[in-house]
This record gives sequence, C-alpha cells and structure tokens, in this order.
Amino acid sequence: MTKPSAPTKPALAARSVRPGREQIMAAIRIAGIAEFSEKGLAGTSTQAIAERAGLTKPQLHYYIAGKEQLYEELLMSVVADWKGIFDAGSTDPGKVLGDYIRSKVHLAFDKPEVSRIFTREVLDGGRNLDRFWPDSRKRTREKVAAINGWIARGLMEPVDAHMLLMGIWAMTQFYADSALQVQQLMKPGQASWTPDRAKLADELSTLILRGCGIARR
Amino acid sequence: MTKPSAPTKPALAARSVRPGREQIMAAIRIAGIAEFSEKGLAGTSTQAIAERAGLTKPQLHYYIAGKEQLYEELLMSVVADWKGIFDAGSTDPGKVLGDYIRSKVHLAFDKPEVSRIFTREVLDGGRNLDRFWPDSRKRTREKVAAINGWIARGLMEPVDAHMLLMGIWAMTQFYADSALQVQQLMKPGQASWTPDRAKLADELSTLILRGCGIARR
Amino acid sequence: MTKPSAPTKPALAARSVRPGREQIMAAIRIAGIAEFSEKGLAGTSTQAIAERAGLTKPQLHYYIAGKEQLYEELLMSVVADWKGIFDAGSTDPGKVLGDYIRSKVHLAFDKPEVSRIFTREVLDGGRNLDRFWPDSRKRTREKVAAINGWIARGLMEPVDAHMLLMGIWAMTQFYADSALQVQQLMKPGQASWTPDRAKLADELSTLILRGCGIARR
Amino acid sequence: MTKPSAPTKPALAARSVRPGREQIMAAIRIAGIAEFSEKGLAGTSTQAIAERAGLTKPQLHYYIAGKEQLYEELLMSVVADWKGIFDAGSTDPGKVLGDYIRSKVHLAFDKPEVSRIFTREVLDGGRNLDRFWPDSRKRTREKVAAINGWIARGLMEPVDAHMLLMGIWAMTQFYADSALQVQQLMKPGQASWTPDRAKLADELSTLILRGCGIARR
DNA sequence: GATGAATGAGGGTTCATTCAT
DNA sequence: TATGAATGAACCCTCATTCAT
Repeated sequence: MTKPSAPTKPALAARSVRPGREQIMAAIRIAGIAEFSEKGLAGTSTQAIAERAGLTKPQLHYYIAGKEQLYEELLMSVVADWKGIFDAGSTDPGKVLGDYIRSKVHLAFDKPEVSRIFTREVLDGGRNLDRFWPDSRKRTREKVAAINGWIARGLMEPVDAHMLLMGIWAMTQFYADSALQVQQLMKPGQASWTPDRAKLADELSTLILRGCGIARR
Repeated sequence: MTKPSAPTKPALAARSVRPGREQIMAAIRIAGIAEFSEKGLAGTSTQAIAERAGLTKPQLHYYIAGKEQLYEELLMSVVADWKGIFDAGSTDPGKVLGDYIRSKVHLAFDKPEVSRIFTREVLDGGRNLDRFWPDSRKRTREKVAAINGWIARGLMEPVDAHMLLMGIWAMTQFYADSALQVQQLMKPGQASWTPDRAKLADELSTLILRGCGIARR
Repeated sequence: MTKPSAPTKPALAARSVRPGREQIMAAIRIAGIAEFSEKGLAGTSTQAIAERAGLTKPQLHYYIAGKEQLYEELLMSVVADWKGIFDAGSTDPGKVLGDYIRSKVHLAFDKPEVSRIFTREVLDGGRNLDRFWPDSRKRTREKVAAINGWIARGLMEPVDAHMLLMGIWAMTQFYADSALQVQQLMKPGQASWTPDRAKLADELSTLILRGCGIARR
Repeated sequence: MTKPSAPTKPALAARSVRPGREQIMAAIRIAGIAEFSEKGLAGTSTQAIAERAGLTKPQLHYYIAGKEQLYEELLMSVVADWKGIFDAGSTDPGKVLGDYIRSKVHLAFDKPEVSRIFTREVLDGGRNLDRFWPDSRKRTREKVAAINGWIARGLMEPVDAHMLLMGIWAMTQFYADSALQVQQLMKPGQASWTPDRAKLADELSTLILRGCGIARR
C-alpha cells in the first residue's frame, strides 16, 4: 500500500508489520504444498520452498525441522480433506454414492495439489503414510459394510464393494492428477469437450449408479 | 541409446564369460525401469541404476548418453504398450469395451512399473511426452468417434465419450499405480478380497458396460 | 556474478574476523585471473580457483554462478583496460602513436595476466568475445581514419593503417604473452639484455615512428 | 574409388589395403596438430584425436605412449620449421631481414596451426620446450651478433637487436595466432583490407627496414 | 530473529588409460 | 592387431543443513 513491496517476499509482503509465526508457517505450508505437488519430495529443494514463502533458506530452517518433516506434516494435513465425505449411515445408496462422487470431483478441482501429493506418495511407496492407513482402513471397512448392506437389501446389483470404491476413487482422482493429460488429449480444435466440473460430476455419477443398478434418484 | 551396437558373438557363445552388449543394454533398461518407476526421474541416481544393472557409474555412461536420455527412451518404449488394444473398427460396443478393459487390466498387472513411469511423467508435467501426445490424440479421436457412432445407433446410452474413456483409463491404471494403496487398504486379516486380475477385469467390465446401458454380451 | 551483494558492515569493521563479500569476490577474481591466464579456460579447475582464493569448492559456488560465467566476466573486465589509450583526436601522429605504444607496453608489464587471458581466448576462437568485437571494430575504424588522415596531410609515410595497428598490437602484446619466452631466450649469462620497460617502450616507439617516416618529436 | 568410404575412417579410408604404420602415424600427427592447435593440450581429448585420425581410442594408444608424449613430439617437430630462415652469414641487412620477415609471414599463412601450438605452449609456461631453448638461444645469439655487426659497420641504425628480433617475431606470428581477431576486426563492409600475404610481407618489410634506417634494397 | 557464510556429501559426467579377447 | 569393455580419478555443480554473527 505505502511502498512497492520487495520482490523477495511475495507471500508476505502485503503487511508491513512483522508477520507472526502463524502467518509465516501458513506461507511455508502453501509453498510446500505447491512445490511438493509439482516436483515431488526428491525433486523439491528447500531453496524453492523458501523462495516461494518469501524466506531465506536458513530462515526456513528456523521454522521447520527439515524437508522430510515438513513433507510428512503436509501429507497428513492434506489427507484429512477426504475424511467424512462418505455418509455411511444413510439408507439411500443413490444419494450416498452420488454425493460421494460429487464431493470427490469438487475436491479434485478445488485442491488438485493435495491430490497430487497423495498420488505421488503412493507411487513412492507410501512409507510416510503409516499413520494414515489404519484410519483409512477403518473407514473403508465402514463403506464396504454399507455397500454390502445395500446389496443384501436388494437396493443395488451385487458389485464387489472394494472394486467399486477404488474405481470411484481412481476416476475422481484422475482429474486432479492428470490435469495435463486431460488438456493434452483435448488440445487442438477440440473445443467441444471441456472438463466442466458440474457436468462431469453428473456424468460420472450417472455412469456409476447405472452400473450399480441403482435407479436414478 | 545413441551408440551403435555390434553383436560380434554368435548366439551360441551368448552365455560366455563377458555378457554381450545387448545383454548389458537389457540389464540397464530393466534397472532403469525399476528405478524410475520407484523413485521417479529426479529421485533416481545413475549410481542406483548402475548398481542394479551390475555396472559402475562410468561404465553405465559407456552405454547410455545420460540419465535423461535413458529416461526418455524408456518412457517412449513404455508408452508403445498401449497402442492397438482398442478395436475402433468393430460394431459391438460390448465386445470392444470389454476387451479394452480386460487388456488394460492385464497390462496393469503384467507391467505395473511401466504404468507408474507414465503416471509419474504426467504428474511431472509431461514435458518428455511431446512426441507422444499427437499420436495419442489421434487414437483418442478414433475411439470417441466409435463410441459416438454406437450411441447414435442406439447401441448404448448417451454417455460422454471422453469421460468414459478417461474413466476406464483411470480405473484400470489404478491397480498398477496404487498397488501399495490397494494392499494397505486390504491388509490385516482381510483375506477376503485379493486383487485377482481375472475377477477384477470381469467386475470392472460388468460395472462399466451396465453403466453404459450395454446389454450383457 | 549474479547474486546481489549487500555489505552489511561499515568500512570501520572491514578488517574484522570474517572477510566481507567484497573482499571474497576480489580474492576470487584475482585467483580466477591468475588461473585462467596460466592454464586457460579448459585447463583451469574450480578446485584450483577455490584453493587460490582460500575457499572450498562449494563455497566458491556460493559466490559465482559457474566457471564459464566467472571466465566471461573476467574476460570482459580485462578487455576494458584497452579502451581509450589511443587519442584519435590529436593532429600529432608522433605523439599519438608514441603514447599509444608506451601505454600498451606499460599495460603489458603491469597486467600481463590480463593480456594472456585475451590472447588465449582469441586462440580458442573468441567465442566469448561476441560483445567485445563491435566496440573494438568501431575504435579500430577511428584509429584507421586518423592514421589515413595523417598520411593524406603528408605527416607520415603511406603505410597500411590496419597493418600498422596490428603490428603495434602484436609487438606490445608480445612482452606480456611471452614473458617466459623472453626470459628463456635471454637466460644464462646474458645479463646484457633485460626487458626494461621504459627503455623497451622507447626503442619500440623509435622503431615504429621511424618506420612510419615520422620525425622524432 | 570403388565403394563409398566408411565415415568413421576419414583420414585413412582412401586406400582399402591395410595402411602401414607410417601412414597411421602420419594421420595421428595431422590429427594431433589440428586438435592441439584448436583446443590446446588440456582441451584436447584423445577421443577427438582418434576420431580425426580414423582410429578408435585404444588403437590410438597402441601407436602413441600417451597424450602428453604425442604433444611433446609434435611440438618438437613443429618448432623445427623455424630453423634456418635467418641467413646470419650475409652482409646485406636489407636482404637478410627482408627475407626473414617474408619467410615468417609465409610460414604463418601456410601452417598457422604450427604457430598456434607454439604460442599456446609458451602461454602455458613452456615446460615442454626444455629441449628447444638451448638451440633457440644459440641461434638468437647468432642473429644478435649479425645485427650488431651491421650496426657497427653503419649499415643500419643502432636499434636493440633483441627487441628488433622479438618485434619481428611478434608481428609475423600475429597473423597465424590471431586469424580470428583479424577477421573480426575487418568484418562488416570493410572489404578494403584483406590480409593478402604478399602485400602484407612487403608492407611489414618496408616498415621494419625503414625503422632500422636501412635503405630500400 | 534473521542473515551471510560454511560444510560435507553426493550427483551426473568425462577422460586417459588399460584389460581381455 | 584391433576392439568392446572396464577402471579410477577427477571435474563441475547442487543441496540440505548448520554456524556465527
């Protein structure tokens, strides 16, 4: 506002008062997520994170314990976004699965970096996800139980619940992880198809629900 | 690999004291695919490739021009596996799509590293895929045309062809890319569900075909 | 050097425990000039420069962007020394040429490394001198015009101006580039001839001026 | 003549019969002189020499003891070209010096690589010229004596003989060493001055002889 | 708190030379 | 003889991290 901000502190320059620890940490997290999702753990340098957060390298190390620690922390925070978007308690499979697909599509479009970090981590072997799996397994079991319940009550065709969940996961994740692939495949003179998130969510939802033999809700 | 090969020894002496150039090159390719699929381009060291191929680091450079060149070559060879498994000429959507899904599932189980390298490359921005996209786009257009043709003839429900193809891609790819995720989710005392490839291919096929409103063939 | 300097300490504390950035940069430049002039660009290792400057190799890279960049910078700085020692505006050829010869001889004796770096670069093809030639050509044209003017006014014999300038260049440069050759040729018990710079400048000047038919000024 | 020659053996491909040792050595010498004069000792790789000579690297090492040894040998052979072009026995300074200048100019134009190797070696410290200096000094002493004799007899002005010899050396050498510099300085729209060797030799000769006060012969 | 500087390890690559065939 | 392969040293450079001010 008063003076042109120094170009070295992009993420923090707006406020001329000394930014508090929390604000710096937030800037670091944003920078870390951006870098890790673009380049991966090995490909990201602390230098790049520091610059993106408007800090020097030693300054960065004042706030974080190390590259790997920051990565782990971000990974855990990232993964929390997927909690609770599957309403295992409902009795309407069409609504539950439809909402689940829609939520995942919107998450993929809203926070693609988050999804990409997770996919990278899984590709890397998932060694930093030890704390994630137990909880994830538990929630998966609940979902599987719900689906099998619906099948038992004749509300849907007898599909394999694990396969169904993973299929939904893979399809919805795809639009975050492969943004580039999607663009490249559509590129020249193919203006007919743009990944409109609302339409996409509907299409996907329809495909899956019909595939499960669930009547359009 | 730039440097020309000249197999001086006949096949009879193949198992002689010194492994021939072809065998060493093969070992390097295998090592490269393994390393790149596990760690990615940035995370892989020539040291690691060399060790895995049973060579020293400078020895490796006797056979390859550089890390990036090896990577590009492997990436291109890897990508060739996906050509021609979609029979766009047929008039039976159930057979074509079913075979396509089955082929992709088998590829994912047979050569998971191959798929992982590709997924990593796409996450990294796909800068090394310049030569791949044009051909890929062409084949995608053919598939889309075939699907739209089937829809026009009332052979299947009016689903978005691009979405359908990407969905199939994502689902089938998933079992290669996320082998670990799958295992972790199933882990303890969950012997009930193992990713049996034949069963999986059938389940997926059924789900998708029913989702497209294609009568069981 | 790309990275910006920020001398935080006042001149008072200049001689403190840690040498300032400017002093380190100066040490690097001196070391670089010495090494490059002795061994050439290809023959010089960053190791050698670092040691000569009292640094470790990675430390050196903290201050410079790379060997070639350092070389280019030094080359350009070196070349600046030759500007403006030819007074093309004067009407007294004897004075102008005499002063020019004297200045070049003194430069050759004062900064022989500078001259050697330049000569090496020319031998190497001069690919790093792209920015130097245009200015150099312009100044050469001015000198040629001045000489031809003197000839037209009958102030000197009709010598080829380009040849004269190059001859002067070559003769004066020689004592920097071939310091060793000179010493070797004079070596044992030949105390009779030492390259006394003042005497040499006079002798050269006399030879050339007489060769041009310019009366002793 | 019969079949197109294999591109890997440029220097030897013409004769299909196995080339003799002498021919291979000649090819190596030519290749070595070319490479060393372009890149210097440090900048030249045995690979480059081998390729230029139409050999493989190990083949090259079968014929030579090492890079440095080849270099030394070439340096000595190269230096021999300068012997005997100064006729110290004559009594006509104009003819002797004029012929000397002319010979050196022609050598510089005929075999510029030779001159460049020597200049590089002197810049490098001349450590490989140990065997050259004694003889060179002897010949220099003879030339100095001749010149001083002419001066004593009033045949020329009393110039410093060493300076004169070095000046001639430097001027004539210049056109070999700095071919590039010469071209660059003349470059655009300066067609007026081309380094015609005959004219140049005359101009230089005239300049120096007049500078020595020797009447035009 | 923040900054310039330092450090030690490692990464990719090239090279002169030699070995085994 | 000639060739593919091997070797060990070195070289340029980057990085994560820490120190001293």
